Amino acid sequence: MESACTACYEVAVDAPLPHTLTYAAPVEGPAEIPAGSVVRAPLGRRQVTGYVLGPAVQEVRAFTVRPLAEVLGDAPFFPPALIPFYRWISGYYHIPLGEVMRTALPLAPGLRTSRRLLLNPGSSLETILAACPQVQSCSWLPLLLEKGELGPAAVRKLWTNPKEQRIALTLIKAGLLTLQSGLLRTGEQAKTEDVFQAQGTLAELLAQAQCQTAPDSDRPALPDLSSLETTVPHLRKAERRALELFCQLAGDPAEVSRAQFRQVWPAYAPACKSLVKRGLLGLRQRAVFRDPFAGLDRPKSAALPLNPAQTRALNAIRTALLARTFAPFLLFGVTGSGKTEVYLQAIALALDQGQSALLLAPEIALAAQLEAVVHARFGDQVAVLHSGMSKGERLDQWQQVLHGKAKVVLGARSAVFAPLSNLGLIIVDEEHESSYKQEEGLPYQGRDLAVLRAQQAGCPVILGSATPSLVSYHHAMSGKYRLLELPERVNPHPLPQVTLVDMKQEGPSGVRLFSGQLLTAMQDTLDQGLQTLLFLNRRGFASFMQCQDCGHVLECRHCRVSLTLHRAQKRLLCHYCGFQERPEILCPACGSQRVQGRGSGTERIEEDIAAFFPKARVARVDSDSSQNRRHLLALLSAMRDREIYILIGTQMIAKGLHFPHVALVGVLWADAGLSLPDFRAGERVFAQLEQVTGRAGRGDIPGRVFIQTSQPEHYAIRLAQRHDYAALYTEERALRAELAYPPFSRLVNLRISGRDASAVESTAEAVAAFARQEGRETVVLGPAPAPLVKIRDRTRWQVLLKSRNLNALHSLCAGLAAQRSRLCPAGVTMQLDVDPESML
DNA sequence: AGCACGCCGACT
DNA sequence: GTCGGCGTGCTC
Repeated sequence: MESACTACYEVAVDAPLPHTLTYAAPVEGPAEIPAGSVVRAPLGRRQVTGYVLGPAVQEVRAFTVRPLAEVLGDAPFFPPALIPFYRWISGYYHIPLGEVMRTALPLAPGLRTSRRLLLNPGSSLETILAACPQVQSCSWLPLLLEKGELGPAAVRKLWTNPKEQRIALTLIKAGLLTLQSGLLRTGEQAKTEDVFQAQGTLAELLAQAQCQTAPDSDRPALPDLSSLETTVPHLRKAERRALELFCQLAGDPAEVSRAQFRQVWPAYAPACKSLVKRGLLGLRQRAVFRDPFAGLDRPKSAALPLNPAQTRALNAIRTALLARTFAPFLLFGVTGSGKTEVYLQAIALALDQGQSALLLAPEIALAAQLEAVVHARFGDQVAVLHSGMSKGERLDQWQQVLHGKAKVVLGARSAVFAPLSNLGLIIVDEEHESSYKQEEGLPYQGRDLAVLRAQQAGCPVILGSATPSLVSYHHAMSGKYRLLELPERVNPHPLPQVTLVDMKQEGPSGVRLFSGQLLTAMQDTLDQGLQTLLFLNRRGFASFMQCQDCGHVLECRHCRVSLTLHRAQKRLLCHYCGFQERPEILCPACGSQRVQGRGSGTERIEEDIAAFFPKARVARVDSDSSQNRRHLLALLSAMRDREIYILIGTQMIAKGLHFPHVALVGVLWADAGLSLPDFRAGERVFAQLEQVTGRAGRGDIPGRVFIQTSQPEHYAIRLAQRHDYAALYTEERALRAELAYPPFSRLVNLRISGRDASAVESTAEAVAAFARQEGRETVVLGPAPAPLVKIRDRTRWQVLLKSRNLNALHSLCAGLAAQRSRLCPAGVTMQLDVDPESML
């Protein structure tokens, strides 16, 4: 069966292997497999998903080439042009190529190994107990006996417990059970629907009618059904009605779905059935394109006139676009300066060139807002890709893009992998947002990958922001990126006046959350019938629970994190693992009953504000209150309609929302982010304050902003008051240069974690020692426990690598990845976080 | 990652 | 003597 290959393929398999593998074509099936195909490949004694990269390079081989098991799907699933992109990511982030591709192609018609455990005929409780008495303690035994098998989910759970796994294997060896290593296809199939199509005489009649146009409309004439009677006699009344409806509803091709029929005639089914029998109608399955814009009749919007700065920016982009070369731009424009219009017109230019365009937004909520605008401009050329959609919808959109039917893709960071060909332009909106960085799984930076993709595609890329990331702005200053500035707001409303309130002078910290100044301003605003927004980046009622007698702070049982009191839900909640506990709890340290909530969150603020302003309508928006999307939308529209006067929320409400009657914005605790152990804290706080500030005075009313802080002298807060990005850059740049942080160096964070705290610690020490020994021109910081040292019962340590020499850093990382199994004992994992954004 | 192979300690 | 712990190494 296994033979020297005639046609061999290079395949990346979904396993952590350092190299790609070579396979022959399947024994049965197509002789030639195009690059971009997804396959099932044998690997050892199991089968895994594989991605066909192309023909294998012929060489002398020391291994037997095995044939692929199956080609999945009937066409390539990813564009081969993206293979160098995947390879680069694999090399840069030190992730096996197969895993990169699994991340890039989450909807591929893949498979996950799944197992069923079957009870063999003749096995009984007695024989099982005789073979392995310990099985009595297994909770799955009754289910197995009752149903005769355990399904994939139950087996997966069983397999996580080594003892139970051992018991199951014993029973298998004894011949009482069978492990069916079946494969479960998890790839979503495109949704289909039944459609009726014209056949026989009806098809002929319709075809004739298509040629004639009805006198007073542009629709084709309806065929004369009476002539049917000659070939198909004795049409019943219902059948005649069904035919008439069919002719009216049918378009080109002549097809009508069950849903269409049902809409106009709920009892259509029997008549259609008999017409199928008579051979006038045929029934087939048609793929449904789930239109995310369905039901929205958005008028197409025309391009708006541009101001001089916008025109300059667009001209620069046009030149690069026409040259069809890689050109990175940083579009630096204050809030309201019209960046979006520049994006839209740049996209239109790319489309005019017959090219496609990719537009990335930092998160789903912002993508949804852009979606409305982009769809209004480009209609059904737009595809949307983000994780907020159902798998089926995303697969539909993927296919539309893959087959070139959609030429504009809008999405969150994972859309950087969209299968666009002939890419003419990439845009990254709000490029400074940290949500472009994926922290879980493959930790990639979507913005950086967008720049790389543009480089490989040979097209311009626009990074847009009102508060660019320091690194991007640095590149603009050094000439690596070209800076395009939009210094003026489109509507001539000045940026709001910002007042800093020193909370150190407002009484002991932690006692007061509202300064007198802010309360007075809120009262003024209410008196004028205008609205106030209050920001606090802390959910819940109390941020921690403390014993009044011994000072002990309650912690989550699974994380080294304090529990937050959520009073409405009557729960103590862990924000990191979701663990819940009842609030009526005795101090675990001393048994005291006097455990009290300390530190106010948004929920508490809402209550306090309602007490301060009993007549004003107050509402709160955070991830607790807005789990129900309808509720969130209702709140936002109530805000727009001025039914709510004071809105309290986390950063969530600072992004992209436009409320023209907000005259006052209050930031309750601006320095909250400054205490984080993060060298980017300064630029983050500045960006957040700028964004929040931009919510005030968007209509004709001049806005006011109060920033409450106990560090009014901190440069990020001081400069946010003046909206002075240039000064922030100068200040921050000097700090980074001094400490050799990015952009003056590159970082890799080695994250070591596991359930056994001491094994994690010793591994971290071994890893750090290895890095110190092997690293050239690299500073090794640590090992140190992570700031959040335990999450979900896993202890976390880290070792930070810092180097000015990218090559040296990467060869060290390659060494670490190669030695991973030697450095990490069982149960301890090491993740390489290249260019880390969060070191928590 | 899985999965097999192989080498040592504590049980019938 | 075997069972079962997990370190080591391979997968086209």
